[in-house]
Amino acid sequence: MPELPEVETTLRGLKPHLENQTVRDVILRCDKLRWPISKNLKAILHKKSIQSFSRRGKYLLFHFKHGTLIIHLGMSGKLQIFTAAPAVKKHDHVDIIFADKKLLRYTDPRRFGAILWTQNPPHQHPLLCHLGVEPLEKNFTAKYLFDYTQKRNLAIKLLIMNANIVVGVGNIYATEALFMAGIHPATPAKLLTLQHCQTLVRTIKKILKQAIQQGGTTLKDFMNSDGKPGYFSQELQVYGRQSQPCFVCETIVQSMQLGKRSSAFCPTCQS
DNA sequence: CAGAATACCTGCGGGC
DNA sequence: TGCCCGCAGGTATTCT
Repeated sequence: MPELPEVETTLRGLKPHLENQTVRDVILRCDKLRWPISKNLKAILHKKSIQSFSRRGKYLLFHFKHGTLIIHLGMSGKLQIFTAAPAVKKHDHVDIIFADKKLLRYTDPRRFGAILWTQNPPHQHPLLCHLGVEPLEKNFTAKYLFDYTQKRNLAIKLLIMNANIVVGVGNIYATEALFMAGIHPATPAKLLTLQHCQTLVRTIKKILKQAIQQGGTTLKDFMNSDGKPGYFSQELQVYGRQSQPCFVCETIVQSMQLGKRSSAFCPTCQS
C-alpha cells in the first residue's frame, strides 16, 4: 500500500483524533508481523498518553513520554480510526482503544508491516538510524543525489528507491518521477549529469507533493484513517499503463523488471 | 564494497 | 468450479 504520500496521509488523518489521547486498552490478535509485536504492548501503553506524532520516511512515530511506538505499514497495512468498534475481520491484527472509546485498528493482510516499541530516541533505532534524507526537505538536493550516482552502475530507479539514500520513494512514485523527468528507469546511475539530477530531484518533490494533496494513491485498497481513498491514481502517467499509449506522445508504454519490480516507461519520452 | 538474489505473507486475476 | 502461476504499494538479510 504505502509510499510516503500514503503514510503522510495516514498521519494527517490520525492527528486530530489521537493527539493527547490516553490508551485504555490494547487488543493483540496476531503478533506475527515482519517482526513479532511485543506481547507487553498492552502493559507498556496502558494509561499512557500520546504526546505527538511524526513520520520518518515510511515509518509512523507515536511519541509517548516513556518511549515511541514505531509503525510501518509494509505493503498492505493500514491504520483506521473508528468511534464504535466494527466487526473484526480476517486481518485486523491490533486494536488500540483510547479513553474516549475511539479505536485505532491496524489491518495488514500480508503482514510485512511492523509495530515496534522503543524506549530510546527513535532516530537511534536500528531501522531508522541509517535512513537517508527526506525527499521534501531542503537537504535533498541535486548535488546530494549526484554524489550518490557517481561510479555506480545501478539502475537509477533502484538508486532513488534506496531508503538509505532518500526515504519514501517507492515503486509508484519512482516510476512516475522518472517519466516526468524524461529519464529511462534502467539508466546506469553514473551516466546521469548534475543537470539530470536537478530535474529528477525536482520531479520527485513535485510528484510526492501532488500525491499528498490528492490524499495518496489508492490502487486497490488504500484508505486513509477516515476510510477515504486517495485520488492520485487518476494522475498516474505510466505506472500500471504498460501496453497503453503514452499520454504525451502516444508511443506504447513498456514495462521491464528492475530489482524484481515492474517498471513502466515510455521508450520515446524516456531515454 | 556494490549489486543481485532471497526471504517474509496473503489475495487476486488470468489461463487452462 | 478449481488449480497453478505470476504479480502486488516494502525492505532486511544473505549471497556472490
